[in-house]
Amino acid sequence: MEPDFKKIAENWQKKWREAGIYQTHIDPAKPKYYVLDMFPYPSGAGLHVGHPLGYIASDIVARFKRLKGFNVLHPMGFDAFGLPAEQYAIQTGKHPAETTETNIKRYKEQLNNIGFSYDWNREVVTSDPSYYRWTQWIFLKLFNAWYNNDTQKAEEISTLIQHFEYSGSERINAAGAEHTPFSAQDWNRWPEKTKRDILMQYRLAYQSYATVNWCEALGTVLANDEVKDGLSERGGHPVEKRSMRQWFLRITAYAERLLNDLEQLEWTDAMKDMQRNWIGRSEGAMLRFKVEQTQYEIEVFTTRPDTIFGVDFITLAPEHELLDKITPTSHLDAVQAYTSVAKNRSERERMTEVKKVSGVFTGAFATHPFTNKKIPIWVGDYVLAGYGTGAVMAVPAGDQRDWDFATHFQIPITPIHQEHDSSKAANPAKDSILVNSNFLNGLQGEQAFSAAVDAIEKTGIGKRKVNYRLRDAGFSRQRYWGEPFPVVYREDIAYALDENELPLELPLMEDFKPTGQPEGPLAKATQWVHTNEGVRETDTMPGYAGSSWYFLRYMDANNPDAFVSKEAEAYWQDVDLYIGGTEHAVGHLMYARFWQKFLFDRHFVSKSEPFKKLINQGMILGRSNFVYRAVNDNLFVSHDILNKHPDIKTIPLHVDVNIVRNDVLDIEAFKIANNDNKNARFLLNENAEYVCGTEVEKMSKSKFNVVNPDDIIEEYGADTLRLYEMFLGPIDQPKPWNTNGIEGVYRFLNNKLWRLFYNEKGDVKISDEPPTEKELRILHKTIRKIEEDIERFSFNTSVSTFMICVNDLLELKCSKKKILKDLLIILSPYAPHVAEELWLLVKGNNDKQFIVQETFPEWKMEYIEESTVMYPVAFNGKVRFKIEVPADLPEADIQQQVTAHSETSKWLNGPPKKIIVVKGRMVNVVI
RNA sequence: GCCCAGGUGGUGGAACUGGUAGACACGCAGGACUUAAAAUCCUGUUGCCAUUGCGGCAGUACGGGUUCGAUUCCCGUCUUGGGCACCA
Repeated sequence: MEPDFKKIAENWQKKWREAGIYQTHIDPAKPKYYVLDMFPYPSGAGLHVGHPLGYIASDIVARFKRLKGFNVLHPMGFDAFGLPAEQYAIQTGKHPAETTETNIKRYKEQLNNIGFSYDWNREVVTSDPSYYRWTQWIFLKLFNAWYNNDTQKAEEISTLIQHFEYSGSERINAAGAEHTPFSAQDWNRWPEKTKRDILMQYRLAYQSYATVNWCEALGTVLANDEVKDGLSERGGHPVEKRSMRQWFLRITAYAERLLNDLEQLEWTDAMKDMQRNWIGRSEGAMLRFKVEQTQYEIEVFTTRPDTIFGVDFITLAPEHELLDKITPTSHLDAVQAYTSVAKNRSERERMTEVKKVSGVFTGAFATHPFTNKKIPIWVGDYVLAGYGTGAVMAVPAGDQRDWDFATHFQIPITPIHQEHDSSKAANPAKDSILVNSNFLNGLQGEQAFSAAVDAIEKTGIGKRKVNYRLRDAGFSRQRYWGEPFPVVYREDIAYALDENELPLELPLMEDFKPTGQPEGPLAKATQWVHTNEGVRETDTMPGYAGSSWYFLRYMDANNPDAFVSKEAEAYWQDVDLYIGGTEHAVGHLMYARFWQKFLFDRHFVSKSEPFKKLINQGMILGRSNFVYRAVNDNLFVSHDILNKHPDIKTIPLHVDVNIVRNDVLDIEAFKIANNDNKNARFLLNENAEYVCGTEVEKMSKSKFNVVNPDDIIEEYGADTLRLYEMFLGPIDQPKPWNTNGIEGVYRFLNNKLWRLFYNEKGDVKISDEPPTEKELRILHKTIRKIEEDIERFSFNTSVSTFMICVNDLLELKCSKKKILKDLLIILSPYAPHVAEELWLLVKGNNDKQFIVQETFPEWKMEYIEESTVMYPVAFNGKVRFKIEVPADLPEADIQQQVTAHSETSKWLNGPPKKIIVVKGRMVNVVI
């Protein structure tokens, strides 16, 4: 009798839903555990078989922790704002609100088919006004905050205003601002506009002019990570640089804390490294070079102040603001010709021409601060405007890029390292002994570095400085489908809306296509834009706005009075386990940490890090199948006999993996699939089969290798899918999806496990007999192994363990209730539907209604321990035979037994040098 | 170029702190049941040599090293995947 997994799953999913058993409430009597998945972006394509991998793993942990007595928060929601939805909407002509709703419905259905234990009462959708109201609220908090470097904390903007009113800008150590100092009198006298402009330089959400990635075709500005090789990631349209007024978030204020706090996180080193590289902290010095015959000074950042005496020239970025001011008229034409070309070069060109040296002499000279030597000032595009000060002190003897530049333009190089030939290449090693370096002569490494910085600080030409690669986060998008900014302009000054005016709802627009102008589609909603209060902001927030705090909203998803209640936040605190892909390593995960830290500073949350433990599921790749069609003929040759027909020239073509089984083509299905194939002829192998070729590629429609979880569930059931996805291999490794192996898992459930409960006739065969020692040992070893495996997220080995356990019990013909009950409980996180169904057969009166409400059984050492141990006996590391001895036999006795063993003499010429006994493991005889 | 993670049978993978390499599956081969097929069950399945049995040798990308013992630790090389890349 075969179980109907589909019916079983539907039945239990319905019962769970009706009983509401996955609804979570605050329970101070229980320890909390928060398991979170990176919520999906509901695209029109639906889920493929790769998406649920992480969800299944997290669901297993959630169910396991519940059985272990934890109060588990395991929610799900949707990241519904963003460009793809808008693009999709434009393509289909449907409103994004509508397509988003449809897609979410589809996603929820697919997710529910797999039997996840989500508390859907806590669902969040980032595009829902009841949610983004609080995204806007956090924005207002950021807008009305500044970062105090002295206290290393964000503070309410009012404390800054107060300070200005009493002391002016004196003694303010804040992130960001660059303005001339002013007094309290100045401040109090200034008009509103001036004050607001000054404050804007301090706010954590602020406006500034900056070059952005403007994409003409999409009619919008793109984030750096949305641009690949100078083209838009989506659509591959050209991207150019443009200066626009933008909203920014001052994430750089948190650079040091974002870096340091990585240490306390249980993330993979790869993940932490990516974040470290992104933050890009470097220690060095900021110093100023006087420009001859002008009042200007050029500021440079260097990580190698020790090479200061090797400065042979200075290079400015083409965008450097002093360029026009310091260039003498004699050189102006040449410089301007160069900068206009360099600036207009696209990002793509700059990338591909990395090796090409270009630049021009400005005709100006700077003065070396220590030697008063004349230093020529050049402009070159190897210097980036966005990093440091956009100017470098070029030391060709120590830096390869400077060396390349110097060599190309035949600028003389000052050698500064002992025993190093500067005419061949630069020497970037820090531990070289310095020469030609005045007071640094003979020094090296750290010593030289500090001596140089000390001298720089003493002479007042510069100071020690830590620099970061991290940029402030662009927060403006010229798009329709995003959160509107709760901001109005009066006389071009940005004013925040009052908190009680939130949410500021996105107006319903028929025409939300990009305007093709730098302003967003919202500009077309003229009634909405022009209000009595002022003119609304027409930019919207980027996709990561909503995802930067959604994990907090789950704690108290339906609260109309706060983004999360104090009580809920105090109980759930942070995410214990977060599972998601590495693609969010430096985007989402960085922003979310930043927001959490800000909210922490302002005492809205109690933890400064949101995600304690992070697991990255590896990407599931597609396994494509190919058929080989003869050129100019409708003849297809089986892959395994291709080499027997060298005369037939064939081309490989992708074939839908859903009509291929174990790499054998379903010929009938192939003929129906496509009109061209109707009259196809085949050259089959000796088994009269058509064998397909294979290749591992990304899963995509165009490669016909997409497998839909719904199809797997239809054929094998939800539990088979869950088990098989886990069985595929370690959760964190990328791997190809290959449906070939699924039969084994399916057989395990519908045949082997089932046979423990039912005989061939379909009658229940469970007995009440007491279990034997052997049976208890099998059970308890399994319990221990499953528990260990889940704790270390080794789900694939768990599945094997279940198989071994069931195989062993079948061998013993054990269908004893005492054993089966515990087996079902520990299996239930992996295969919840089947476990519930079989639970009905063994459930007693005192047991819980649902198996998922039961308690995880405790394994007992007394059942696992064996009275005897089988020792493999090795000679010089090669195992030759085995002996069985009592478990508590002393080492000396084991050695004695080995020596006395009849086999031993076979491998020995004389007495052994040594006999090593590894207790409980093995014996090694050293000859 | 730099940083990180990998490389184990025909395939996915196991071996947790150095202790029986290849668990568990897939596939394949042979057998049982069947008129036949499917399903199911049983046996075998790293390679080479020996097969009358006992078996023997090699083997975890490659070359070295440490150790009684190395897939595991160290050094070098090759290679796959991911990230970063004129970051001063």
